[in-house]
Amino acid sequence: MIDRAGVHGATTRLITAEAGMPLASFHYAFRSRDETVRELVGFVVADEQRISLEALDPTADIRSAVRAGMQAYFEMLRAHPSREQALHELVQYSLRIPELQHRARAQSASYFHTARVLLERAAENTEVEWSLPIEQLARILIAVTDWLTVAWLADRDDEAAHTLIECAADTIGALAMSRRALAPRSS
Amino acid sequence: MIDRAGVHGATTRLITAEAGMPLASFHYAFRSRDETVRELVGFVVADEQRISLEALDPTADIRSAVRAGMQAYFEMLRAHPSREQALHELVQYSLRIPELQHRARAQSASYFHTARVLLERAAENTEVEWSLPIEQLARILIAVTDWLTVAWLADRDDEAAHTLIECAADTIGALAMSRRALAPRSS
DNA sequence: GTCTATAAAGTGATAGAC
DNA sequence: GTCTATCACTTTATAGAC
Repeated sequence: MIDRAGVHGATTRLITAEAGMPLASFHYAFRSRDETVRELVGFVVADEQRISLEALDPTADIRSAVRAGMQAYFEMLRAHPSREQALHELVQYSLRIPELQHRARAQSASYFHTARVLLERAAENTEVEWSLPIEQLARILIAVTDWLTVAWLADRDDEAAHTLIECAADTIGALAMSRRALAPRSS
Repeated sequence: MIDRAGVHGATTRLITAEAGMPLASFHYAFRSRDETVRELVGFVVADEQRISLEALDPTADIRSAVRAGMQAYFEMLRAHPSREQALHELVQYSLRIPELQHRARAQSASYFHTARVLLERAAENTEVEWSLPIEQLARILIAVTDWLTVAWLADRDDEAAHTLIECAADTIGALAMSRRALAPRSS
């Protein structure tokens, strides 16, 4: 709904019309439009976190793991572009509403957590260590993924998106060092 | 104006009231609100490009150049946070209006051009070559800068922002190779 | 519980006096 | 040219019949 009409285009009339309900049903089911949008922000942000974590693929080397994680995300983006666009709008909407600003922060923190977990698991499974603090790499990964979204929503250029994914995988992969060289496994 | 009230909060009444004008003056000066917002998108995006290019500091090594460029941008962001927030809103607004989508693409292209020029000039002045295509590095730089904006607007965490800048400078600096080692200057 | 009808408030835009 | 007053429309929300 919001994904098609946008946050400001999702009027009570449009919502109820689309649901085949009379207008008054909205205010029977919900207290007010504003409050409903506020609650929706929290719900969508929480759901986004769940989806991101399920996309983890910690089976291959670092470069492949990063690429696989980003490609899984990108496939989701291509499948539901308006959903991601709506999420960005909701986050931006939150920044304008003081009592919702913590939602926007939670969204950032959620991305950070996801990126960190992906990098940690990938490093565990492939016996490497990072040459920079993992928090820094997680921030880069988040940044690239977010920009991937923004840029692709603007130009819908699949090739540029894949190039960006390869580039991010290269860059992050280049910062992983084999752990064996540093501290061989006991046994 | 839009920076304080947002794209949808900038009503003709608010605009004219803030300017101390009667409501009708708006429609004497401008054809319509919609058209004015459309023109504003183009103006702000163009201005953003100008500011970004002026922030270039191609005097030091790659790492310092990237850091200086990003820090200059970050100072601008701290000085005019609502301006950047408004720009993001305008771009997002453009994505919803079919005849404005080229503005959003132009915005992406503008960032790309700026990042590319910064990296090219930095490489020229410091006698290095890139171990990855410069276009890829430019995309990473854009992504990190955009995320710097989004994240800082959400949490206003200066320290995290500086950490991200250092990280980006490290990462990109690590991908620059001295040109002397490859092809010593003639003479 | 469900819907029609309407209120109350806000919007962009204009007519028309000065 | 400038401004007051108002139109035409849209929005959220509710009163009140069924």
